[in-house]
Amino acid sequence: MQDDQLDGHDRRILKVLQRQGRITNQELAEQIGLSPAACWRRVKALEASGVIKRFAALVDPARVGQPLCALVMITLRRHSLDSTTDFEERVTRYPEVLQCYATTGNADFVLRVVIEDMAAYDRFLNEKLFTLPGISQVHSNFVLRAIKDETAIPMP
Amino acid sequence: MQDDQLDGHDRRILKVLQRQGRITNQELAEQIGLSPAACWRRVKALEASGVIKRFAALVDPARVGQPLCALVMITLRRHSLDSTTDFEERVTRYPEVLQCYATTGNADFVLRVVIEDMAAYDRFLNEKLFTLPGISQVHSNFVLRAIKDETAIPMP
DNA sequence: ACTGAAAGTCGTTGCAT
DNA sequence: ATGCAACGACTTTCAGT
Repeated sequence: MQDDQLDGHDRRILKVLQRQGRITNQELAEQIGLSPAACWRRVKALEASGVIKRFAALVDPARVGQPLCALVMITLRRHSLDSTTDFEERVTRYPEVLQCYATTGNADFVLRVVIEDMAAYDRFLNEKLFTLPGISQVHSNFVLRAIKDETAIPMP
Repeated sequence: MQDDQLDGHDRRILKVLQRQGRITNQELAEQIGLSPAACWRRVKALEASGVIKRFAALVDPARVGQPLCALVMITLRRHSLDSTTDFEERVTRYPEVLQCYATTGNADFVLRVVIEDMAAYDRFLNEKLFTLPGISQVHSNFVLRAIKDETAIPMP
């Protein structure tokens, strides 16, 4: 749904805001070469149209007691619409599941789970993931190290 | 490196700021039941200590012309320290690679790539990924749909 | 759609507790 | 580590181009 055209000003605004979400409107306006009022209206329009989904503080997981991260490949038993939507609804509610993608390839879904330690991951599997309907295979790959962890979409 | 203790106030601040990164300090202070000055000092301390890595605008990839997403599983040929660090340094510089993790399991690295279309992905593989030293296997799994895409770390 | 200025709100600091 | 108070800076709106 790429209805609205973004011009160079919008793209530069997004480029800056993706890295400095709390920059003042004045400073942003200066950097992109627009008056504060014009810049402010563009930012509001980008928010209202959903190009900017929201603003967020990015937190270091290890520093808040969640140093363990796993990529979980999941295959469903039969691909009925019911079990799939049920799976998706429940997975969405688990706060330790930060990302969940339906993918091509061997797995039906790939999850990124951020959690306290192995004991907590064991509980996550037994009490949450394994209770989901229609699960066939679960492969847990643990993250040894994050080489890169970025949220900024590249701007053309 | 979890040196500093976070109390309930800090955790509540982080909980709110992860969802509303641009909330005013006054409103935040109200929500967590602290004076604006005390709240402000805590936020600054969380930023300075690195618990908050940064603030960011979260942008919808499809709305800025990058609707394609792939999870790429990569195996290196020999696991010499040289080729590994070289691989990591170069992958970090590619803006279309948003995430790169070293993992346990079959793959050595898992990448999340956000890109314009298949032609651009083809170029990414040939001009960037395949030119990296020591690559043995590359498995591209395309994201059919994002069921969940969250940045907020769960707060205990 | 932009600029410039006006009015209102907020961030930020210093001081006292 | 907290609250209060004051100043300066910023956001936000509106009239005019």
